[in-house]
Amino acid sequence: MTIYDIAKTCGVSIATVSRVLNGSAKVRAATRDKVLAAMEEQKYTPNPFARGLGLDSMKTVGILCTDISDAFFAKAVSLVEPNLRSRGFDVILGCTGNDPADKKKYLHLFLERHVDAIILIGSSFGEIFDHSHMVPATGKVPIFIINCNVKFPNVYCVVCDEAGGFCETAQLLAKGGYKHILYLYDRLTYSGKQKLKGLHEGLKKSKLEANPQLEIMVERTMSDAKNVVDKLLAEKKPFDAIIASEDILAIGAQKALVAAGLSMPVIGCNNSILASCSTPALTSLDNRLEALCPATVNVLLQVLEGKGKMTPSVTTFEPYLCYRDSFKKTE
Amino acid sequence: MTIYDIAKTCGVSIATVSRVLNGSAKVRAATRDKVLAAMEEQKYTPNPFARGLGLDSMKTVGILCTDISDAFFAKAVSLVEPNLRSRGFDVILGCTGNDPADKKKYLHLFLERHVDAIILIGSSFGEIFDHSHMVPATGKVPIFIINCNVKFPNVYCVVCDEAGGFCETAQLLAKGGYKHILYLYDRLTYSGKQKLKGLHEGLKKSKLEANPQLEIMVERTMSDAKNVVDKLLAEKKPFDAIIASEDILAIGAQKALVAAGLSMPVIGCNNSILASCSTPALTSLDNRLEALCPATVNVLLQVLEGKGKMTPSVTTFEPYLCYRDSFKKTE
DNA sequence: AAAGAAACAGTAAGCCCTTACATTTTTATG
DNA sequence: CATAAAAATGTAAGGGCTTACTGTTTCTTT
Repeated sequence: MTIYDIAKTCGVSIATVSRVLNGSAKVRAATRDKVLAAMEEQKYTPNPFARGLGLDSMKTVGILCTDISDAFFAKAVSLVEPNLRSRGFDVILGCTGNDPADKKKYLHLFLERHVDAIILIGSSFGEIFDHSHMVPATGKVPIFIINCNVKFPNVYCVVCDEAGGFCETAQLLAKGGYKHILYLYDRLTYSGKQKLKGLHEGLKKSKLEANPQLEIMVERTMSDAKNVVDKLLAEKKPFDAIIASEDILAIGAQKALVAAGLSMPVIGCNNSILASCSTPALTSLDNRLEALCPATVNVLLQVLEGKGKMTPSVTTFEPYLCYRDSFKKTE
Repeated sequence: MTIYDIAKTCGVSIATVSRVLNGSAKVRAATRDKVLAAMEEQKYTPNPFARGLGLDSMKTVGILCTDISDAFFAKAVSLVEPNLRSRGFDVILGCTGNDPADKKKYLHLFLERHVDAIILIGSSFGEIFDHSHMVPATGKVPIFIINCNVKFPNVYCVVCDEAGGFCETAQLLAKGGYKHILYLYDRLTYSGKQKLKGLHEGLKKSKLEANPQLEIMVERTMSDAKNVVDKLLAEKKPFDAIIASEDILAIGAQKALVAAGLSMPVIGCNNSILASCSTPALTSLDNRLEALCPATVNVLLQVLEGKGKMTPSVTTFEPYLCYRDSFKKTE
């Protein structure tokens, strides 16, 4: 079942069939209909490999994340995949884990596969660009990063102003009378740095001092966050509110508080499904994946359309605090 | 940068280069090394499209799930993707949503793309096979289903004995003196039916009557589960324990109980990350994705290896109850 | 109705690789 | 060493599609 069969049954040449397949040139309406009908009837579908050979594109985009079982990445992928699919693109997924070498390896695999574009989810992929030798000859394939801001040729970024969000959140807490904010974070990626910067800014604006003893790096697991807070409580370290760079860390902190019979404002970040599941329901800074993801797809389509004529860009969205029980709106 | 370039710099024919590329035939060690070195040096990678054209395979497997933002599917994908990747396969992901027509469409897309195999995650894909006209000419491409049991040519199933798990769980509750078990479930897919069957069996073995009024179908959301339980409580429907077909439903139920100041055993299913996040931490029936997923990949590799010589099979694992605070182990 | 322009359709040359078959080189055997 | 057998390599024919270029219709225009 090839283009030749269709051509034969229609009494036209394969070039004509190819043209109606691609809409690449004018074909008389009557001819086109005849061809289309034949395709329909014979259930013809073009061989993607042959197509790819000719066009050097198979309408595929590669998506990379560190761990799809993490709610943040899963949500992002769930927002991107159907969107791209509806535009006729297939999505190849890669879960790299945290090793930069693996990230590089996956990137190479995607390039070898001649994907049309690559989407990186999460700011940990920013690392790849820190050392340019890590980045393969990426000239041909545009790269789109969700939630990270790097300057690199042919790289397009879509981010959320997390610094601003953390700044405001800190001020909110300060306004509520909380002066000793415990900050739990997992990694100092681009995003991580932004959050910390925002926090400091917020404290400063509220005439509070940042306390390095209350800025603690933990593993991105509930249990580690809980253990750390358990220990702080045991040590009677004084803090009266908690912010975390991730919902899962905030939830761990909550567990520690509950276990200790304590209660204080806890605010997470990412507003993942975990936030609403936890008890008390977690107030969380929403980094607008619902906006970032479609925006990324739009930029991607434009770039692919314009065949790289676009200049690298950064698109920014504003986060918002999604209030739940763990920190109620005051007004 | 093609096979011709390598051939030329090595003074051999493209056939030889191709052979070392594929290990498909004997090549003198010296020649092979020379070719390999040239490839290395010139950073040659074969064009996957041309390769696909010749071999009709691009080492790709398609994975379908209804919603990757759901913890269950996300976990499954996170267990399958790196495994397949390490075997040299790329993974194309499809999130179909619940519409059977969309599932069929995705299946067709995968087939058009000539994937080497297709993995379906979750028993809702069993529906596709209910009406054989839904299933495309699937002769060539083997299909693997995680967590669903259907009999169909060229379909291989890897499942968890959820009926058994629910049976034992019901008996456990009965033994604990709980006689009115509320069962929340989302859909009566294959898996859903197994769970219900197991529940009934467990009740019967415990000399308890199943009560249809306490078997309630809800949406697969926390809020709907909560609302339903809220209403039941308001109506004073008598029940003294809760089992849910999904962690997220169990968590919704817990929320309702907490809100009403009540406490009773709550048991979820899937043992997703949500279970440990919820407060009280949710006891959950673990359906062994950690075992199912690697097993699926193994069967897949065998089938692809044997080029379809394997007969359709069902691989079964036993679930276990992961105890947490919402229902403590009694002994 | 003739001639030139514009629209459409066909021919054939790739795209890069795999592999059956033919040829040459190497090894083994008497 | 000659020669048959085995091993290594080369030749060339696809695999199914796109597209530049050429050839053929059809439509305008006067």
